[in-house]
Amino acid sequence: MSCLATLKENGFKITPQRKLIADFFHDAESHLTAEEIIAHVHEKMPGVNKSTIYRNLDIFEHLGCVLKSESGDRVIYHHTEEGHHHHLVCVKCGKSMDCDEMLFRPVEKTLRDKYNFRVDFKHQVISGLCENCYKQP
Amino acid sequence: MSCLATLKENGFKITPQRKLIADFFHDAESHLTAEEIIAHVHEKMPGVNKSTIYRNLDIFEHLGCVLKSESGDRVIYHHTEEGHHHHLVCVKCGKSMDCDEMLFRPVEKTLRDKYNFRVDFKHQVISGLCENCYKQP
DNA sequence: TGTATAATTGCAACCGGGTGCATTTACGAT
DNA sequence: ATCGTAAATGCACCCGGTTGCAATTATACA
Repeated sequence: MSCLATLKENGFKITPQRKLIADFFHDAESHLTAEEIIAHVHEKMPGVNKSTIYRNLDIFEHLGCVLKSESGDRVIYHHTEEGHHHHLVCVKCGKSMDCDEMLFRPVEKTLRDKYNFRVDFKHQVISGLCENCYKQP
Repeated sequence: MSCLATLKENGFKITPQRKLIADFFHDAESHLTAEEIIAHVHEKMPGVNKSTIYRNLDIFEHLGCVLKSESGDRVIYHHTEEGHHHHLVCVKCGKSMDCDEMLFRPVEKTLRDKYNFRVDFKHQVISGLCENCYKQP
């Protein structure tokens, strides 16, 4: 369902700023960084305040339209229609690829069984080395 | 080996600010947050600038005396002599416990085999629910 | 012990992200 | 079409962490 429809359903108003953000997520093939979103909005509508953008990203997140993942200094936003998965980001070349959401199931099980600790790993951003960068020292 | 000795060996100067930080790590039983370190230094020597502290934490990290782990907004510093392990932090009560460093081995193997992606999970800070908080809704 | 000098500190400013509050705006009722 | 009002925006400022630069200080050497 469209992000804008979800906003309306939940009693939020449709503003031009929100339209810009929602459209950008619908057009995006993959995840977006806060920087990219702010740049896009400013391009189409200069003068929009960053706090407006961050507040609306939070709203979209709470409505379940968008997912926010963070790892260290990386923050990534996702349109939820993309499905669930983790992100492998190469620390050398910056290339990013998606990976199966089941990846951490064995770890979750170990933590539950051995440590009585419950974790649900979702949209993890994992930093490492891709094949090319690993080969080339 | 002492952090101060390591500093000296690598051509760094021994300053009172560095002594305070190093001593605090030696006395600490477990990991420390930036907040705790800054508070301790200010208590013993008011007026020390935060940038001095952050810069020195970076130096200790690069010299291998201290390890920095982050996950989202949590940042944790460790004296390396403590040994290696991950941290389970309860999002409800804030309680923190250590867990075995082998935890992510199966994930590392999967990433290497299926995705040709190399990761070395070290000192991860894992947010979840401890037993008590899980039982009490 | 005194001095030269490179490293270190403190400062002030910056960065991404977040918040309280006054002004503006979307939109349901009329 | 107008209006009233609650919600959204822009603004100004806060926060933890980082950086460039001028002033200070630890240390090697005389």
